[in-house]
Amino acid sequence: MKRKPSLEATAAWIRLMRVQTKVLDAVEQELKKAGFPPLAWYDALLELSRAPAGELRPVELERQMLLPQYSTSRLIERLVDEGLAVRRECKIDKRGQFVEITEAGRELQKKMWGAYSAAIEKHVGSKLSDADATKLCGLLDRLGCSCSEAQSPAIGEGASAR
Amino acid sequence: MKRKPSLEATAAWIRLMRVQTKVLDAVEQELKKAGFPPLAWYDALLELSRAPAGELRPVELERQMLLPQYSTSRLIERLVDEGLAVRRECKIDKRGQFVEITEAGRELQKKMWGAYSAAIEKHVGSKLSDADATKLCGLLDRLGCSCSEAQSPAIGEGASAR
DNA sequence: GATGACTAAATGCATATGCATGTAATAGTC
DNA sequence: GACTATTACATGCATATGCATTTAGTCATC
Repeated sequence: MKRKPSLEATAAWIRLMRVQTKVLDAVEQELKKAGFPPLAWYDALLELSRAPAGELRPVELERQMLLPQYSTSRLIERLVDEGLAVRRECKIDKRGQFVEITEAGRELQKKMWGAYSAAIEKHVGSKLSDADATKLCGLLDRLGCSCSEAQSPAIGEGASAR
Repeated sequence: MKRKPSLEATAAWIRLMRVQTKVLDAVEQELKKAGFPPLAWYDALLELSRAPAGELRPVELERQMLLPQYSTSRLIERLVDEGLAVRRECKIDKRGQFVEITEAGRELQKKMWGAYSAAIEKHVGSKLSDADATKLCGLLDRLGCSCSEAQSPAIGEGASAR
């Protein structure tokens, strides 16, 4: 009788948890040391900056970032408090609003990308050939039902979720 | 001029973050729905149950679990509050202590493994052949500088970190 | 155009986390 | 054996998170 989660599957699970934690912590630490806010802010700013008029409904941001509703609400609150985004009235739907990235927000996003990309290179890029990175993507996608969304950042910026 | 973190590396980074979050959330949710405490409790109980006399110094547990010191301290506090572990005096080093798993702790760990292993199978095992799981392990280990520690759980129980 | 079901966003409250520091014991040094 | 540095663990306090609920607006149906 076969073991149910095979030893191989269990080992993969453990690695996935441990390695992600380790790499994420390392990257977050580098951003923090460089005096930047958490990665989640970057992700939100990136999503906003990519959006049509630099603005998005909170509910859309929520879906993009895979965050709970209240979490998105508070993230936006912080961005607005820091002048990185502004709330705009939503005429189509009075329940809602638009959140628009400010110039300061765009600048911060670009500056963060410098530190962020260096961290990705250090902790991922430098440890894997492009071919292996692609293999890893393929295997991970099988687990995640694809985090697809037609990824093709023109100038190249990453996202992260969480 | 080559892009620094290659698109492949960036894509791998994104997948790693997203897929891990998704899978971990799914597994944690299943444990919670089954009325069990968080995964971190399982990990701690497993480490304790595997240790020589079912006991470990907090500082050892901390290293095993890759958790910050204060986090370990509070985790132990909760386990003790729930009667899953007890604190024992450490005669060798009066600053320290030993934490020993109780019978209730061992039972909970075993019961949790039922739900936990099913979740691993559902979210990882069933989506990957053993060969692919092994490939994934190999690639992840390259990023994590191996989460080695001679993993070979006799009866098969997973760990997780975080 | 009133009613009930549903969606968008915010928030009160309990718990968890991170950081810095505190306390106590050990180890090394002169 | 006093003095300093270091290690083990706990904890006060500020901030963050999760959950459930609230408020307000939309939509479908009658």
